[in-house]
Order: sequence, then C-alpha cells, then structure tokens
Amino acid sequence: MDQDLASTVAAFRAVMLTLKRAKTHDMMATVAGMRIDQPDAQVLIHLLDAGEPRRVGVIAQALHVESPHVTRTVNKLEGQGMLERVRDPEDGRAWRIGLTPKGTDVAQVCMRVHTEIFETAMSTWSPQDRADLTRLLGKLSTEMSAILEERLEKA
Amino acid sequence: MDQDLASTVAAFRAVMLTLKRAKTHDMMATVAGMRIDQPDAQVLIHLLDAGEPRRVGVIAQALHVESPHVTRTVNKLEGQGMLERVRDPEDGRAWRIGLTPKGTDVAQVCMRVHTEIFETAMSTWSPQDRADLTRLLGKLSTEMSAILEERLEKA
DNA sequence: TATTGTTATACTCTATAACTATA
DNA sequence: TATAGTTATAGAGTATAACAATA
Repeated sequence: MDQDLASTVAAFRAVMLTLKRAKTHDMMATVAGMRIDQPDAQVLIHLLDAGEPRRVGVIAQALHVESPHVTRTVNKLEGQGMLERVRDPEDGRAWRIGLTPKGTDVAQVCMRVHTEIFETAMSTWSPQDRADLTRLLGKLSTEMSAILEERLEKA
Repeated sequence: MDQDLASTVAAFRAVMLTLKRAKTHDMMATVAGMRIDQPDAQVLIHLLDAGEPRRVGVIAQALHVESPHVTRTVNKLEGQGMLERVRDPEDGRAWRIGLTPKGTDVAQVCMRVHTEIFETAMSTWSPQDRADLTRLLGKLSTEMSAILEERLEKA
C-alpha cells in the first residue's frame, strides 16, 4: 500500500519533470510555430480557461505566483497585441485583463499543444481508464490545493 | 470526451503549479526542519530511489536537466557531507555519486514530505481509487516520456 | 489606513559554451 | 576523435521591497 503511494508520487514527479523543462516547452512552441515563453503561455491559457477578463491579482493567485510577475508578462503581451487592459468599472485601482482576438488564437494553440501530448499518450487507453484518470486527477487537484493553501496560511 | 481531456490537463496543471512554486517547497522544508533547496532535494530523492550510486550524466538525464547543473548541486551536497564521489572502476573519466548515511537520512525526509501531501490528499479515498491512480499515472508517465523523448530527438 | 497594481531589484533555477582528462 | 565531467557565463523565471493611486 505504501509502495503504491511511493509509485504514485514518483510517476507524478516524472511527468512533471518532463513537462517543466525548457526544451519541452521550446519543442512544443516550435511545433506550434510560435515564439512564446512559459509564463506567457500560462497567462494566456488561464484567461482562455476563465472565459472572461480577469484582474492581475486574480491571475497571480490562480497561477501561484506574485503579482509583479504577472504585471510584466501582461505588459509584454499587451505590447504584442494579445491582451488588452480595461479599467475595472467597480474599482478604480484595478484593471481587467482580457484576450484580444489575436491573443485568443494564440491561447488556443498553446492549449491545444499541451492537450495533444496527453491525447497521444492516452490514445490507446480504454474509455474507462481515461474517465478514471480525469476523475481522480480532479479529486487530487482539489484536495491538494486545499491542503497546501491551508498550510501556507498557517506558516 | 474532449472535455474530459481538457479537464485532465487542467487538473494536472493545477497540481503541478502548486507543487512547483517556491513557497510550497519552503513550507515543506520548514516542516521537515531542513534548509535545502529544490535541486538538492531532487538529486537526493533520485539517488534514494535508485538505490545505488549513479553517474552525474545518468542523474542529469533522469531529472531532465543538463549535467553542469547536477555537477554544482553534487559539489554542494558533497561539501555538506550528504554525498560522496567514487571513481568509476570501469571508466576512469566517470564518477559514481552515492548517498552518505547523512544524505540518506535527509533524502528520506525529503521523500517523506512529498509523499505525505499525496497521502493526506488521498486519505479518504477508496483502495480502488488509490490503486487506479497509481496504475494510470504510471502508464501516463511511461508513455509521455517516450513521446517527448522521441520528439526531442527529431528536433 | 488598507488594498490594487506597478517599478526596481535580487535571487533561484537551468542552459550553453569552452575546457580538461580519460578512452 | 569521442565521451565524462567540470568551470565559467548567461538566460529564464520568480520573489521581495518600495512606491503610487484609489478605496
């Protein structure tokens, strides 16, 4: 049983390591014909996933980074015509960051590239196995986020 | 079905983001009472997992980083008495990097801290769900590594 | 006075290039 | 000449601190 747990952690770590490294991202970006770095892709994907404009602070929280990091990424992408800033009508201090049509296109490509790797890896799986992985990873994600959030607040 | 896939990728990304950030690692290290950074922990865990001394190049390949990065980490850990270098008897150019007793202790703590988070997250799961996640992540890891390795070679 | 975001700066992690030594 | 590893350097990614503007 404990061996199972160790295997789970090891497998997760292995996938994470392959996805995290720069070469993997570069290869994916090249395949997609884009010149874009990892933080850019994360912001774009997040906004596409959200389906509506979001504040800098909200994006930072979702990506688990500090807001200055998001500010710089947003500035760059705004300069490239992928994002646009609009004053938040309900709070004069805040902005809403939204995807432009161009940004939406690029975000979709980014998401597609990520998805495609999983799709290929699972191409021979049974529908049951696919559904199970989705369900279990969803549970794992929810519960791990809650645990870590709680512990970080304590510390 | 495609929605399933998108959810899977999103869930994986969410877990990855929480684990990757510095604050999470720092919190874990503090809980474990250690002052150790992320690359250190990765090398120690890899060697513990391997169960025997390994070459620098082999470690680098397993962690998906370049060898100079491993060299520096190993130098540091050697200076702290956690690793030891022994000339490879079969190849005078190479070294075998092994855990000292102290390094083994620290590696076990590192691994335990990681494992404990997964364990807590899955504490209420059925044995079936746990076993399924282990099996499916194992498959995913194997196939994704193969795909990415193949594509990186082509590029 | 607290909060949203930005600017400025520094640190961590990782990659590339140039070199040494053995094969 | 090819390979294992190291040293030196540079880059990507992220955090912290100090500040501006609005609430």
